[in-house]
Amino acid sequence: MLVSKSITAERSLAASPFPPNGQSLGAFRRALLRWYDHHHRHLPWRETRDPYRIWLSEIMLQQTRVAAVLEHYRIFLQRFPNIQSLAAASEDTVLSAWSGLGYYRRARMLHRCAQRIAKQHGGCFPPDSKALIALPGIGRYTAAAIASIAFDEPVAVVDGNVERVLQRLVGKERTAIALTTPQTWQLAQELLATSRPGDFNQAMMELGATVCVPGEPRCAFCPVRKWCGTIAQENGAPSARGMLKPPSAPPIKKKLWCWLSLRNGDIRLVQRPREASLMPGMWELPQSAEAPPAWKTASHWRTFRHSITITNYTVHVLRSIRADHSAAPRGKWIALDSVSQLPITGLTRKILKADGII
DNA sequence: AACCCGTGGGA
DNA sequence: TTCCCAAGGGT
Repeated sequence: MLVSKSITAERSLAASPFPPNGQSLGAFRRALLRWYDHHHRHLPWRETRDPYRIWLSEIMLQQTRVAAVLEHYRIFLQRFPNIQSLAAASEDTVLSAWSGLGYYRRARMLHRCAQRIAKQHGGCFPPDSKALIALPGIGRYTAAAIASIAFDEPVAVVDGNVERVLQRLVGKERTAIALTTPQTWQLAQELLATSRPGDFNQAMMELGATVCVPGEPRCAFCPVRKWCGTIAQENGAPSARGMLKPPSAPPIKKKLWCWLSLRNGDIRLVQRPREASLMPGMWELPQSAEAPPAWKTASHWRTFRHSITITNYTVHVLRSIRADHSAAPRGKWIALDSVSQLPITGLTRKILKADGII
């Protein structure tokens, strides 16, 4: 989520009534819903009203792109088809299904949430946003999303997409320093089509994801451009429509060497410290920040690029019987059969997949 | 309130 | 290649 800067947002959202010039709010809702009905992407979580599946998609989609979620979503549901199976699973198993998605605390909270629902709610999701927000990993956005999509509760969502769409509709300030203020939520709630709250919320997000995108919006395809304050005031000058962004920190570049050691159907893995802030308790290949002696000739297998938060790694994987593995940190020999049940880091998963091990 | 948490893909 | 991230939540 973007950084909050309430003064700016209050001014920009409160000063201008919507819709402008006495246009019909109902017409705005109809135009957006009609566009959504015809142009929305067909995604697995839009083919169901099952709150379990809606919930899972919302958690996976937090700060994560649709493309990255699709495969994990399918496999996760295969392994944990309902709230009971998820609640009964071990945390390690749940994390193993989450491997590669990042933000692993989401998976731990997802698991805890499932156990809470199984124990305290008879295995059924509480069907309103007030109760949902009390559950682990469910904040205001996610509670409103589940309640509106799965239970038709007329409550609006505000995520990064909605934030941007509202900003442009109101058309006062262009800033990416913005914004989840009470005024934003209030405006979203005023716009909400209470007849179809789930579809309306998804339509706002879909508009932000596919048309009213960051950078250069595709205004020619926008179903609500005649309600848009930005396109009106800018007189169609495309370059001025972009959102300003706060400066980002320059990436840190690091090199890493890790050992792919195989022996009799076992692989050597190391568990990260339980108290680590980054990916605590997860398993990975033995690694070193220092180049082992003569690694190029001895055992170099492949080089990977991998980024974690703001650090870009160049990873040299050593994989050879002749490799000198004595320089590697000690690990534990794990049966290859059981690796799929183990919570492994995204980098380790990527390397093992490249080798066909998993 | 500001900061932290992962990743792969598109421009 | 480099830069931008993407359907937030917890602390």
